[in-house]
Amino acid sequence: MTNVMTSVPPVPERTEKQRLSAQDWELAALELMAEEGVAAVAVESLARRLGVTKGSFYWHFSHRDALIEAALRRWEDTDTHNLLARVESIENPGKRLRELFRLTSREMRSHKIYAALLKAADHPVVAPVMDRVSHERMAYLARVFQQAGMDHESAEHRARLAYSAYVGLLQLTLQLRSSRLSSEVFDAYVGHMIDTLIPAE
Amino acid sequence: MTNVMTSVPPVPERTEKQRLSAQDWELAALELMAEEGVAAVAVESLARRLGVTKGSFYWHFSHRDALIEAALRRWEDTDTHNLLARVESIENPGKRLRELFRLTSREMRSHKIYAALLKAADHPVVAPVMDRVSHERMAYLARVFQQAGMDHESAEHRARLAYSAYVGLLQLTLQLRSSRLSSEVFDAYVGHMIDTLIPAE
DNA sequence: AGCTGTCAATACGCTTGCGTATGGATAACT
DNA sequence: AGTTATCCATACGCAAGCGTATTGACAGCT
Repeated sequence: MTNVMTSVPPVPERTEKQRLSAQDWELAALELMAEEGVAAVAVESLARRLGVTKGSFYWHFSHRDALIEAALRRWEDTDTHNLLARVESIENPGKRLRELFRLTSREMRSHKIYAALLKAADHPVVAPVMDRVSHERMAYLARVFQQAGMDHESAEHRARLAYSAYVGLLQLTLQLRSSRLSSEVFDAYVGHMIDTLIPAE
Repeated sequence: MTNVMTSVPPVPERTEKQRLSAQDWELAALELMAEEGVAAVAVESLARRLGVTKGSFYWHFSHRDALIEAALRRWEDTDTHNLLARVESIENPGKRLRELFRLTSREMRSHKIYAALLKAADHPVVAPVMDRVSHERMAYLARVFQQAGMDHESAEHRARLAYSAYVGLLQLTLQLRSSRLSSEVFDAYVGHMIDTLIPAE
């Protein structure tokens, strides 16, 4: 068969204004969530943001929660795994933890979404996602702490403590406007945290 | 003067149904906030809860935010000082911190309100209260850490770390339903936290 | 007994947000 | 070129929530 159909993709011209896909809505929802929280993800305001009306939305999704759910699925799939993949190669558990902490203290984008979800953890669609993500992350931390030489129970507790410190710092810096630190102080704090929570080699 | 007026207070009979004062509204608002968050403090639903209509509310308060503000003022006045007063007598800084952590890990009531306020930290009335309270508490912690022998900078960092751990644990246990611990594990965790964050005597 | 101040009920208007119904427009296929 | 599938606009109904206006009920004082 001379398969002409699959030769050149249509190239939809992307002239700034095109019809939307479900994915466009999901990405826009995540963006809005990061900036203004889950509550701000309203179909009519989102539609305005995208230059359409809600007639469009209800073609792609049956109701608001379906959008939230799809957006969160997307976030959950890409987010955690991305981060962990970047430290997987480090053999020494202590070094891996240190690097993980340092990396985490940077890229704010993902954390804004996490913080927004935390605020909306009573939402029935959000709750299970947060449960899964938080537990996975703490379990991972616990494993590495154990690899770094701690006994099982201590590693579990230390993982919880470290993760609490992460969540707490997130709240303090993102929620409380006045608690924002200069980058020097912030780096020094991260250093202190690492020294306090990660066993010396 | 034979001061009859101040002799016996009227004793308003409190037969379950009485007219309401502003204070009644404030206490009810705090209660609702603790249970269902700041967003749930709506005048009409609160009124239903109190067995009146909003005609009553708008006599006592000019608008919703005035109630929030009054309720928070009440909370701020009583809350922090209550806790600190109970450990003030302990001379040894390390012991004082340990006792403070242990006490804090109990009385959930006040923490539910703190968590609810954290979720609503973008609210213009809530934000300054949270800023004040959080800073006061961290400053207090920093002072005590310094008294316990740490240098100024380390004490600041450690205070932030400890407070982050507090806030984070609050989120994990109150927001994430599945992260709730049995009381034995919880106590063990608090012990681990104390050992990790408070310098040995 | 009557007046006045205090607290509350009712009715209304306004806004935001969800979801439905229906018709119009455009791209894609045949 | 015509048909079909896709995507979107418009108009509507409904509920929750804020705030206003008006009237009513009752207590305390004179």
